[in-house]
Amino acid sequence: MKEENLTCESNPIDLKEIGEMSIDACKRRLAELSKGLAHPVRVEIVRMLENKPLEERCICGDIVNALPLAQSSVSQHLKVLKETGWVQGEIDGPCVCYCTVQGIMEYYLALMKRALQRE
Amino acid sequence: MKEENLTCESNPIDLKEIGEMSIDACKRRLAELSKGLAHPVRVEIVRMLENKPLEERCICGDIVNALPLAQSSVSQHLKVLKETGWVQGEIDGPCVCYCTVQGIMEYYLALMKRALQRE
DNA sequence: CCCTATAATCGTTTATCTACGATAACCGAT
DNA sequence: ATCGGTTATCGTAGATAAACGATTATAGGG
Repeated sequence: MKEENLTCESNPIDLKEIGEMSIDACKRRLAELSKGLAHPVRVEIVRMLENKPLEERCICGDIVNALPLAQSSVSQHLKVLKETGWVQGEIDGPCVCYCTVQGIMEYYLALMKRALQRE
Repeated sequence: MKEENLTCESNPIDLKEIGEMSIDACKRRLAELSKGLAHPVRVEIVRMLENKPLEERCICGDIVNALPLAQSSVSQHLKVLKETGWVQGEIDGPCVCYCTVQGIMEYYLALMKRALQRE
């Protein structure tokens, strides 16, 4: 009876870790996350996921259907978003439920502040 | 006597234009700007320029010297930053004075809000 | 156990990125 | 007109990205 523990609420990101990172690490992390957003399709995927209410699961198939790309291409973009840290996926039987990492927008903004801004 | 009109204060970006863009255009613009930041060296360049006081010109040569890359590689990165809209350069005799586009950080943040955020 | 549906991975092609050295363009000064 | 210093562009090589169809892996239902 695990049907109700595929939350998309696991692994919230820790904002505090930014303060403990070296500036250099900040710059690398910022570049990495930026690469995640560096394609319109990936922006659209993040948008879709951010606009889902938390309890409403977003199935991979729905994402594929919403986009004018082949399933394999969408899967590739999801992989990039996972690798760069924007998104996580949880397996639910034959499907995979994707959601954005909780707090990732705030994390990205905080990174920008620390890595770029006039001090 | 044009020596004092190479301000880096020209062409401040218009925040209002975001509201008038289609969502699709927002997503494309966000992806484009994100691509600008998608490399640690370019993050470092934007950081350098953002940390300069406005009246202090930042000469291309200084940027080259501050980085462990060949002059041509730095020039390439500067080109990407110009094309994606982060940076502008003004010619000053034999040198080029680079600076970030005024208000570009706020513009980027506003774009993210409009293109990504839960509405 | 097999069948179906779902999503990831493989293999390939084409395009873009990243870095470099070499060369070209430009300007100011001699 | 030429020379030096500065920056952009060219040409190239290797790596990475983006797209697709085909295949594989996995889980649930019959």
